[in-house]
Amino acid sequence: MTQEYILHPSHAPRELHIDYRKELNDQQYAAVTARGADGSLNSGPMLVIAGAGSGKTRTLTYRVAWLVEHGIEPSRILLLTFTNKAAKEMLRRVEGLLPMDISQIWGGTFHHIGNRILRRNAKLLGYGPDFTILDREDSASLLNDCIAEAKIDTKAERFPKGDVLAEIYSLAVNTERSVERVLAEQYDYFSHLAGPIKTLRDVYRERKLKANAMDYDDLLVNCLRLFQEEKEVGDRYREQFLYVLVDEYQDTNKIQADLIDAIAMLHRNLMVVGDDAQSIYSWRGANYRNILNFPERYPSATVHKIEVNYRSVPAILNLANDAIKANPNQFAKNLQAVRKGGAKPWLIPCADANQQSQFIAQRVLELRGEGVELNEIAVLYRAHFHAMELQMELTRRNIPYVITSGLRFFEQAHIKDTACFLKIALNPHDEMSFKRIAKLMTGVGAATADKLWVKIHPIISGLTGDLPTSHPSVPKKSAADWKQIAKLHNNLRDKSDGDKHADEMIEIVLENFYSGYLKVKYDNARVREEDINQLASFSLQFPTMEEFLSQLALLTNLEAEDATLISADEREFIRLSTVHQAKGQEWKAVFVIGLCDGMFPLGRTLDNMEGVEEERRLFYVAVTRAKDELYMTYPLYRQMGGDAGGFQRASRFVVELPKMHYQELSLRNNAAHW
DNA sequence: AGAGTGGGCCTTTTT
DNA sequence: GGCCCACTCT
Repeated sequence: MTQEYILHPSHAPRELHIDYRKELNDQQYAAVTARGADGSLNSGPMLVIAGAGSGKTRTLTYRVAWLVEHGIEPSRILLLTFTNKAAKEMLRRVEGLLPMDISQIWGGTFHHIGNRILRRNAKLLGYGPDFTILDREDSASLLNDCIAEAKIDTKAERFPKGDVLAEIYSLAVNTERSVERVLAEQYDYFSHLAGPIKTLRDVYRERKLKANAMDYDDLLVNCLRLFQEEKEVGDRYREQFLYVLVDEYQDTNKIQADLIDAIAMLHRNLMVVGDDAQSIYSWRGANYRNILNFPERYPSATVHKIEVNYRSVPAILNLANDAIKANPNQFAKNLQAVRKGGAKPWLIPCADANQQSQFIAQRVLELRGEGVELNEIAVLYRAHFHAMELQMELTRRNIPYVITSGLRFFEQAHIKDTACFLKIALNPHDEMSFKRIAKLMTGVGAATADKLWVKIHPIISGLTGDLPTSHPSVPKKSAADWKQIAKLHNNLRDKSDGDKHADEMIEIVLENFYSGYLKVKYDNARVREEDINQLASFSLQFPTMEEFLSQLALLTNLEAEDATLISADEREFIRLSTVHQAKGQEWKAVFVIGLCDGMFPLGRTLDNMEGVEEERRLFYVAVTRAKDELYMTYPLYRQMGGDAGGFQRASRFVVELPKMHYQELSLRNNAAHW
């Protein structure tokens, strides 16, 4: 491999701003300051196995700072993270460490980086630079259109719906398997439909291209295509990214791993950081073998282990260490606690979900009394509906809580409606947005929306892009709505006063149509209008329309929440969250609830060993979120239809724990206290 | 062709 | 509780 690109002559030693030796432990220091065998900054491939609470973020942050301090241009560093929040947080911390400007560092999720690269090069793939991003709902509904168009008789034989198809295609993309294989391995009951399912995929692809739209997976696929097929562009980025750092590597899937390899293959300064014990996204195609086999894929890789835990008291950490032991495939590690003291975790069998809820509510109040802030308390569970009873109990007792919910802020109907007005103004080929808006008109459903698109599309993709205020294809009943919408659309596109900013456009949408629509349609119109105003102010932070709209599609709920909700109300609250969404976070007191077989591990994950192992990793993630106190609870009885109801057994993950790790609390005997 | 209503179904995790 | 579907009315 030629190294003639490498531009960092060894500088004469100079004053560093950070005392790395002092601020890092030995293991972190070794990873942060790693150099190549020749002593140069070309460290080559590195695998950093960082256990829970071991300062993984700190290590990455300092590594970036170290590189910059040693003369690496920020623009030549690529930092890939699982969420944008993580990227932002790390860059913010680097900024705090160094006096220089590091805004040129490329940081974000795979989808974001893909998006960023594609915006500049989409033309090579037949897309315009202002392509629309389809979220999962958009993809599913476009697929439903394709099914309808293909005239598949969905009644004669049960044919998968758009959302299921989207899932199948997505798995195929993310794991780089053929549709047939995905069907055979995960959807065998649809195997006989492989033919039409594959045909539909082609139709779907064409429709996306025509609409100048990419779904989530396209952001990865097309980016990879760019690197593999467009040598010139690929080489430019390969050349640019002298250092590639990847966070949460255990959760990457095949296509992401390939993308990383494709980007880093020139300079090979690839540092991947992760913890195989915390790989919990296999259902999304993640493959923890990416991290396990990294040393084989990169034989020259150096391996660093970071095993000092700063987060949890020893009793919690010991429990966690033993909890994960039953998994056969993992890097051996032994996390060591820095902290001292602390209480043993509790195991609390409860009569049923109501008693479980009462216990938690009660204990939360006591913790509050002991001076633990509500913000330092979290309740974690396997699936959202496990927390239903708890939500009711907390509400009854006026204990404030927030849920990192399944529904994202940006997925709510009124937010998406508003965004569609902006999208169609920007991308006149955006069929999905047009139809969504059309269906807002009274008297227009799917059929009429289809018809309108056929008639109207040539007009808006024409020279001016303006809409006539009346049109023969518009039903009489909808004429008034149409007039408003047409004027509104033309107004949004009007550039006589210069380009409009997103917030300005949102205001126009509200004032000229949508506010009125909300009032008629929803009983909580005011709340929704307020949401849309929030959206407008949120848009202010983005310099361009494309960036704002991309963010809407790509932000996770956690990030959305930070951006919009927290500022609204600074109150204290406990956090209710799935284990998945709790990843990377920590609280003083953590309750893990619903720990019976069938809930956690969740029933249908148990058909195979891999499934059980992933559930165990999930349990490991859950317990390692706790700093000081850990409560594990489960109901002995569940009232439910079907075979999941009735008397419950404690989770196998609890049963397999040596008893020395916890103290069992019987609620009956302690009723007076708890 | 659309909108509104009632009954039966099912509840994982998400960029 | 929420979603989907079938049914009925306009």
